[in-house]
Amino acid sequence: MSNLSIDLTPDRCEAECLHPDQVAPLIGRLIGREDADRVADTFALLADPTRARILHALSLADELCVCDLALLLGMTESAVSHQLRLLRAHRAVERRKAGRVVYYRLADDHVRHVLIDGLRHAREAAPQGAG
Amino acid sequence: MSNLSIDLTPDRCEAECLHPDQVAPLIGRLIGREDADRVADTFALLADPTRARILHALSLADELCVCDLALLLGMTESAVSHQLRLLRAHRAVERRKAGRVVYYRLADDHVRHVLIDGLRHAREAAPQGAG
DNA sequence: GTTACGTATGAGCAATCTTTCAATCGACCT
DNA sequence: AGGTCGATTGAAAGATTGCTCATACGTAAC
Repeated sequence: MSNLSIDLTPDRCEAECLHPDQVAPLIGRLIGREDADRVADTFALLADPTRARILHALSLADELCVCDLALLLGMTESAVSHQLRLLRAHRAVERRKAGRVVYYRLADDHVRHVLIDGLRHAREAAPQGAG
Repeated sequence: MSNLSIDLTPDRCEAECLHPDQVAPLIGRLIGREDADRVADTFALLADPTRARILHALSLADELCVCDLALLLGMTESAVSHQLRLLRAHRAVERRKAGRVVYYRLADDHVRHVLIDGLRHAREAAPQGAG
C-alpha cells in the first residue's frame, strides 16, 4: 500500500527492493510523470486507426481538404474534422484556409518519420496467414 | 451519408472529389483498415504514461522484476502486472521466470528505438517552463 | 503441510475516447 | 438577401481503457 510514493530514494530502494543493485542505478534516470504524459500524448495521436490513416494520407499528398480526406477514408467529414482538430491541437498537422475549403498537411517530417517507422514495425510483427 | 463506402474508386473520386487530381493518385496507396488497426495497436502500447515509463525503465536496465518495477514507478504490482501482460501480448516485452520472481525485458531494440524517438520528439515539442 | 511471498487474474468503476447527429459558421454564387 | 457548400462544433451514445480490490496460482521456506 505504501509503494505509491512519487520518488524512490536509495534508502527505500535498499530496504524494499528485491534487487537494489538493479534498481538503485535507475533512480533519477527514469523519465518523470510529466515527460511520460507528453510521450503518451504524442504516441496517442497515432494510436487510433482513423488518425493513423489521416496522417498516412497526408504523408502521401502535400495537402488535402477535409472533404476529400473524408471521402478517401470513407468517413463523415464531421468525424474527420474532429480528429483533425485533435491532430492540430497537438501540432501534428497544419491547415491552410482557401475560401470555404480548408487544406491540411503534416506539420513536420518528424510525424511522417515516426508514422512510417511504426507502420513498418506493425507490418513486420503482423502474423501473416500463409506459412 | 453515402461516403461511408469502404473503397473509393476512380469513378467515384472523379464524381465526388473536390480535387480529383490530388485524390486519385492516392487510391490504392493508402493503408487499409487492417494495417491502420495494427499501427494504432502498436502505438497504443506507448500511448499510456505507465506503459511508457515501464518501457523506459526496461530500456535502461537489462531486466527488472515486477516488484522492483512497481516500486520504481510508484505503482501497485497489480497495475504494473496488468500493463506488462498487455505489453507481452503485443510482444513489446518478454519475460523470464526464476522461481516465483518474473523478470521482464524489452522484446527487441525496435521498441527501444521508437520510445527514444518519441521521447525526444515530446521533449522538443514541449520546451516551455523556464525562459 | 502450512505459511509467506511474488505474480497473475477477474470483476467493477470511473474516466476517457470516437463517432454520430444536429446545429452553426463563414465564404461563394445568383 | 437568400441559398448552397465546406467545415466546425457541442452534446450524447457507445465502446474502450486503466486502476483498485479481492482472490488465486506457483514457488520457496519453515
